[in-house]
Amino acid sequence: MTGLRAKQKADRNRRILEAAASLFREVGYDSARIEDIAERAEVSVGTFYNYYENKGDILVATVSMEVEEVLEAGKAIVENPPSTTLEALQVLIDQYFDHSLVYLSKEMWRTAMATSIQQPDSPFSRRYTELDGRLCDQVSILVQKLQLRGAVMPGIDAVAVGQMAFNNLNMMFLEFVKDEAMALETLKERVARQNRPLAVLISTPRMQ
Amino acid sequence: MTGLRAKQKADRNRRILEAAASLFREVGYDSARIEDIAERAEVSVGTFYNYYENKGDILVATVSMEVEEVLEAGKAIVENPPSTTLEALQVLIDQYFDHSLVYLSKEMWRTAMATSIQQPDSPFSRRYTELDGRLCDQVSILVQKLQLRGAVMPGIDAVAVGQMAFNNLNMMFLEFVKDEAMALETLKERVARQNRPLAVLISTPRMQ
DNA sequence: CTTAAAAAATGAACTCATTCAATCTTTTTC
DNA sequence: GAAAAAGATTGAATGAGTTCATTTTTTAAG
Repeated sequence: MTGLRAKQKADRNRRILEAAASLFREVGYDSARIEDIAERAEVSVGTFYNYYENKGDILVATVSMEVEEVLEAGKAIVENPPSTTLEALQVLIDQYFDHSLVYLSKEMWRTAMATSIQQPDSPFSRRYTELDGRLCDQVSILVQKLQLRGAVMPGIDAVAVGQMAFNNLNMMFLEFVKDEAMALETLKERVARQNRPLAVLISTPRMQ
Repeated sequence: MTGLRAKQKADRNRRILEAAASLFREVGYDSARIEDIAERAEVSVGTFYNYYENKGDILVATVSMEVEEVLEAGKAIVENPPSTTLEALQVLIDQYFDHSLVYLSKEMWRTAMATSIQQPDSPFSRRYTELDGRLCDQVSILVQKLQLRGAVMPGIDAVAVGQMAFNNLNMMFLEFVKDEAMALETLKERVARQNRPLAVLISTPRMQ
């Protein structure tokens, strides 16, 4: 009842997560050994595995924290978006992209995405997938908002359009992290080009 | 000059690829050990690594063969597509999806996709990425063809539209293989819904 | 306070993927 | 056709992730 056990658990969990995140940042994912993470967190290797199913899992956990921040920042844009469809979409998406490399390297993104695909049933992969779904919803909600405002034509399936725009940007982001040489600006330009036809076509003519 | 060495090399390569593909199908990717693959192919473990960089690599190789078949089948559709935009897109995409699970399980797709993300510089990952690009091009070419025929409005950026449609279907396929419970029909229906707004909007009014 | 039961932590042992120095085979040279 | 060079094969050794029987710590019961 005292909760000593619960407190220790939360504390260990925090230490492990912080140890892993810092090590990943310092030496990269591959070179960070479980033994090292455990040592820095002051727990045993076995204990690490009581908290995380495997090495990929803890990376997905750190990436998930990052995605949550992006979601939060996106809220502000969706609440008060620019008036034209193209600009609104672009501002939201560019914000996603800008956030992406602040704390995480391309290598970390690659490993996290690969892990969440390979083990879709581990708890943190589920969480990552869920966050992806919330990002997708955010884009759909933006389109719906623009529709209510009259910037997007009535009768358009805003959810379908939002999903397509999100899936496109997500796939482009995947290509971006796969290509170590690609610049953030290139990614943004390409996605902007892809969004233009859709944005123009769904917009009410006079606001185009 | 005799080419004995080249012949032996090709033969060993074929044996390794067949051994791996059959083992993956029989026991799944994770349970198929390199040692087992090597034994079935009648080579040593070391030789396996002379032909493939790592375990993921050979899976991506088997998947690549599959994608090439899909590409080939897609050609026929692009050469002589249905007349309406929506139908043409849907026929091509459904064909991609129908082919996908003939030889490969969802687990194999997951691992292949994860590997191609995690090690984008290995030769077979490059090849997988390149095939993905060709699939993307195929969709774009279909849209261009429809535009030439007059089914798609002139002035539309056909390449951008094709890329967006492809990235969307690719991401949806990824969600599909991540969810062991999702049926192929569900995938098709969802993508069809997503494609509708885009297809309708880019179509010339009277052909809609 | 003592004891029993439950929960967690531990690290040595285990499993594989991967490497590499030694060996063998094929090709080229003279 | 013998010898040297080049190209491939081999499998034992390596190393990192993961497991699990044992031990320790915490909680609950009497």
